[in-house]
Amino acid sequence: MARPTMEDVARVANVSRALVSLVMRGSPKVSAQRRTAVLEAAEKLGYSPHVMARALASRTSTVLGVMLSDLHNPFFAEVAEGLDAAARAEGFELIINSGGRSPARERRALNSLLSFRPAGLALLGPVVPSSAIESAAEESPIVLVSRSSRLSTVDTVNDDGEAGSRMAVDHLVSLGHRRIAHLDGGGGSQSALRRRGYQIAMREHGLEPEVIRSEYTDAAGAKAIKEMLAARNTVPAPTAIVAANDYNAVGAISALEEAGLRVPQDVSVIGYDNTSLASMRHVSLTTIDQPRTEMGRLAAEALLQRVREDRTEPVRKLLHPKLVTRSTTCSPLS
Amino acid sequence: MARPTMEDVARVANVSRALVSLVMRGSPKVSAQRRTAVLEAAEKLGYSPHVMARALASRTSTVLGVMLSDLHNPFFAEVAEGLDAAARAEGFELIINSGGRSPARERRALNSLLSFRPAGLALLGPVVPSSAIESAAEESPIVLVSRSSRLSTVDTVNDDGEAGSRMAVDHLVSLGHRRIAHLDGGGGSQSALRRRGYQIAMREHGLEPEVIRSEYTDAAGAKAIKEMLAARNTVPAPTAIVAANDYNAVGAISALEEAGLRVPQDVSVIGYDNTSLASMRHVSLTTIDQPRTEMGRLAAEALLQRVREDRTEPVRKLLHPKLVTRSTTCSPLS
DNA sequence: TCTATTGGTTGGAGCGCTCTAATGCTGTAG
DNA sequence: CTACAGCATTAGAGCGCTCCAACCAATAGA
Repeated sequence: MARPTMEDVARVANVSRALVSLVMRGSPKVSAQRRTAVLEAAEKLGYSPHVMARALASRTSTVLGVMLSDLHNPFFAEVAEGLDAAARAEGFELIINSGGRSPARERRALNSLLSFRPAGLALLGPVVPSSAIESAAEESPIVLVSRSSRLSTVDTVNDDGEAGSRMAVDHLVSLGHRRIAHLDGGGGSQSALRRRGYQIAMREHGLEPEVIRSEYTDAAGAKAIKEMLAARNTVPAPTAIVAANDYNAVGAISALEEAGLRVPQDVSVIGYDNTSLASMRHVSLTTIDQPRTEMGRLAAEALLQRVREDRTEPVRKLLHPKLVTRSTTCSPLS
Repeated sequence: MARPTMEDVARVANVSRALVSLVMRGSPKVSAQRRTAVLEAAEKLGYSPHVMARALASRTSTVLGVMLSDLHNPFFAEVAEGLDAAARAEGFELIINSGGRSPARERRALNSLLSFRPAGLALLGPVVPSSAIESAAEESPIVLVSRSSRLSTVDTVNDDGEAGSRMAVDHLVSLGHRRIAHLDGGGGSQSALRRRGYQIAMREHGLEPEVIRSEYTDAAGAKAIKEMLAARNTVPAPTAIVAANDYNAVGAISALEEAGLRVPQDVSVIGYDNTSLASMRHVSLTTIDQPRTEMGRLAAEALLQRVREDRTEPVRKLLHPKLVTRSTTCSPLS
C-alpha cells in the first residue's frame, strides 16, 4: 500500500526531485532526454503525484467541491456531469458530497468540503440559510445553481423559471385551455419564480390564476390534486395543470387517473425540469427543459474565472428554458 | 480567502502549535484550561483543520473514495447514502466521483480518487475490467458493491440476485402464471446471477425458461417487448415478465400498453431494485427490494475494518432481497 | 579572451499539520 | 532534602510536494 514518492522516481531516473516535479507538471524547460528518463522511471514504479501534497505545497488547489442538495434528483446529477466535464478539461478534480435536503446535513457537508480547501465550491440547489453561504464565501469562491442570491461574493447559474412557467401557460392556452391551475413548489428554491411566471402569463391572457400549494415531490402532487378534486363541487376543475416540477407532475397524474380522469384528454399536465423521468416512455411528460449540462458547464466556468482571478464581480447567469411537448398535453375536449 | 492555520490559533491562545494539534484531535492529555483557551481562539479565528495537511502529516487518510458507476441511477445514490452515514459516524469523509457507465471514464475516475490517497475505495457497480480493480487494490483497500470478484484483496457486498429472481418467479407462479419470460440485463453486473436464478426457479416449477436479451434501461426493455410481440404468431406471449431491473420494467410496461395489453390484467411485470421509481404512484411496480442503505453500511464497515487492519482476508457479504408487491402483478385472467 | 545570456538542473525552504522525544513542572515517597 | 514518578507541554523533524534562487554548462556577443 506504500506508494512511491517523487524521491523514489528521482533516484531511479538519476535526477533531482525538483526535476521530477517539473516533468510531472509538464514544464517545457526540461530536456527531452531527462523527461523520458523520468517518465520511464515513473511508469516503472507506478508513480502518480500525491494531490494533497501538491495542493499543500503549491498553495493552490485543483479540487472543486460540489454539493448536491439531493443525490437522488436526476436534475442535479446532470448538472454535476456538466460540471465534471468542464472541470476535468481544465485539470480540476471534483469532489462530490450530498446534503440530503436537510439544512443541518447540508451545513456539515459544506464544512466537510471546505476542509479540503477547494479551489471553489458549487452548491446545487442548496437549502441552507444564506448566512451559511455567506460565511462559506469568505473561504472559497462559490457558485450557486438553482438558487439565487444577492450576495456580491457569489455567482449564480439559474434557468429563467419565470419564462419557463410562461411558456407552459402559453402552450396550454394555445391548445385552447382557459382553466389552468398551478401546483407550486412550496419552499423549494425556484418555486416563487415559477409561480410568478405562471401568474403573470395567466393575467396576460386575461385568465384567472389558481395556485395550489404543493411541494417538489410526487406524493405532494398527488395530495394536492386529491384535495382539489374533493373541492370540485364548489370550484370547477381545471382542464390543465402546470406542475411545480416533473416529480410533482407524476404524482398529480397518478391522482388524476385514480379519480377516473384521463390525461391528457380530460386534464393536461405539464412538468418542469425535463428529467430522465419525464422522457420515460411510460411517463412521456410534456415539460419545460432546463439546459442542465450547460448549467453545470457555466457553473464550472464561473468558478474557474474566480480561481484565476479573471473576475471579482459576481456573475448572474440566466438560462433559457424550452418547452418539450410529449404526451400529457392536448386540446381540451369540449 | 486565506484561512487561519494552527500557528495562528496557537499564537492567539498563547500555546504551542503541538498543543493546538492535540486539542483538535480531542486528546485527553490536555488541561481543561488550555483546552478552552485553544477552542476559544479557534472559534474566534474561524479555524478548522486542513484535512490535506493532516493527511500528509499523519500518513493516514480519513477520506473514503466512492465511485458511482452512474450518478443517475437512484440505486447507487442510496447505497452511497448508507456509506456516507456509516463513514461519517466514524469520522471519515466521503469523496464521490462518477464513471458514467464507461470503462474509460471509470478508469480515470478511479485514478482521480486514488490520487487523493484515500483510506479506502468503494466501487459501486463498476464496469472496468477486473485487472484495473486488481491494480487499484495494490494501492488501497477496495470494496465492490453490486459486482463480484475472485480477488483475494477486495471485499464485496452484493445482494443475492439469484435468490431475488427466484422470489420473483415464485411470486408469479403462486399467482397462477405458467408462461413467464425474463428480460435479462445483458452485460450489466448482476445480470448473469439474476438470469440464473430465474432459470433455476422455472425448472423447479417444471416450467420452460424463456430468456429475452435486453439491457438495464427502459429503452431496451421496450425494444425487447416489441420484438417479442412481433414474434407472437410463432411463440405464444407470456402472461408475466421478470424484468432485468426497474428501469427495464418500466420500458417493458410502456411497450405492452402501446400494444394494447393491460398491465397487470393481461401481462404481469416485476422489476428489480425497488428504486424510488418503482414506488412512484404512477408506476407502482412490483419489484425485488435490495437493502441499499444496508449495503452501503456494510461496504463502509468492510473498508474500515481493512483500514484498521482488523482483517486482511476478503469478506463476501451477500444480502437477502425481498419481494415488494405493488400494482403490476396479479393472477392471469383465464 | 572575457563577459553576458540562455536553458537546464538542483538544493533548500516551507506549505499545515502530526508525532516522537525531550522538557518542565508538580507532587509524593524515601 | 533529594529522587522519581507522572503529567502537561513543547521543540523539531518530517509527510510529499512546489517554488525560488542559485548554479552550471554551453553558446553567443563584444
